[in-house]
Amino acid sequence: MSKIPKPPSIGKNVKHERSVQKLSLDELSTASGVSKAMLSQIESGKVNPTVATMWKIAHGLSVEFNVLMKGEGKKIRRFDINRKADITTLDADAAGVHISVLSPVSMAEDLELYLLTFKPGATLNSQPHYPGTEEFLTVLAGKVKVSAGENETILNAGDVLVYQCDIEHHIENLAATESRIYLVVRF
Amino acid sequence: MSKIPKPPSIGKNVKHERSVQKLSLDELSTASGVSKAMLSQIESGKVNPTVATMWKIAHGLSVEFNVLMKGEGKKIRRFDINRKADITTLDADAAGVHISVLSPVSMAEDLELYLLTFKPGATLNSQPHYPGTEEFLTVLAGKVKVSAGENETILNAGDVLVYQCDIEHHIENLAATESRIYLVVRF
DNA sequence: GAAACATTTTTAATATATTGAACACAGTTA
DNA sequence: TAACTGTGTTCAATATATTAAAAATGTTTC
Repeated sequence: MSKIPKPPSIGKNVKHERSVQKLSLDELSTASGVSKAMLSQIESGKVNPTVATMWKIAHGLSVEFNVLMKGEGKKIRRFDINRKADITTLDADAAGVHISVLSPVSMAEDLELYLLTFKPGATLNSQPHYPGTEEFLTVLAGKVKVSAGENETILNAGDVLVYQCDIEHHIENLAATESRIYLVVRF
Repeated sequence: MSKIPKPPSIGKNVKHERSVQKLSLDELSTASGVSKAMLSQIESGKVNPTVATMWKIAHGLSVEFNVLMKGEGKKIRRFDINRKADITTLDADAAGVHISVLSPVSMAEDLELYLLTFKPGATLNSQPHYPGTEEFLTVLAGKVKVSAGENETILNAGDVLVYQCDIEHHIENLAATESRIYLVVRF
């Protein structure tokens, strides 16, 4: 009924990571707590390892679990141009805030790019995003006050702020001129 | 030697996803190809499932594999400020290109942010990055020519380009003035 | 109430993931 | 040559993940 989705070859990934870090099977075995016999069989693709063991291996390699689960990946080499005229823009409910959604629709699902323009005194109130979401905020011009939960700070042009935004957060323009912000949201 | 990293409770995640989609064990069993007995034991945390079975379950639930691997997650809510004065800057070998590394060191490993400034006529040649790497390029000001492999395009202020950079790529400033580029690199 | 059904849990048997030890294969060193 | 490393691979034994079928637990219907 359903076509086979995609079987990942975790063995290749483990072997690659291990060779990059120049570790022997013995070393990785002691570092991860998985027998070197297992490691050998996993790398040669003779077994379907348990998530628990893969977890231990990922820890032993000190890499994210997902790294070892990489599928074949996209073959096509993308080169997508998104012209200024085609970029969707919108004005926040609170007047004085202009938002450009830079991310093309075809883009990766877990990353979004925005360019924000604040008129003097303008404020943007954002509802909590999905849990685990992080925002990377760069002030290109002006001066703004950012608050998320109990945290709050004032940023000038050139400053960068990283914060989790799975909580209500606010951005307020303190400059007498327009403030511009580059915003990267990762889910 | 090494402190326990974090054991994820995948059972909870599977049960949650299944209840959200209002599926019975039988339905998910036929949809995923995993016996309902397995599903029951996985949800009650009595077994350490194989990655292969978890993969099938993820497909049956039509969710990303990672979704079912959600650990307890980071408790601490980050709010890291990186002041302009603290941001590391460097000049490329080719004169006329100034690079600001916006990403704080404490930042996620799979994401990097750069702010590039090109003097008139300046060019930046980049060696291939790690396979699968993608760059999200936003032209803040000026006019540049970007080429990656056989692809090439000219971008003006406000344009956005998404391309894979696991290949040699070049950025050249065509404007008579300085060009500024915001660059997001994801691994 | 019980009969009929849907859903989840447990049971017993099988398949296989995991392990420690033995093995094979290099590259030193003497 | 042999002895001694370090490397990765197979071997038999054990632990356990996985399954089909049965038992248990609701949930509806008459």
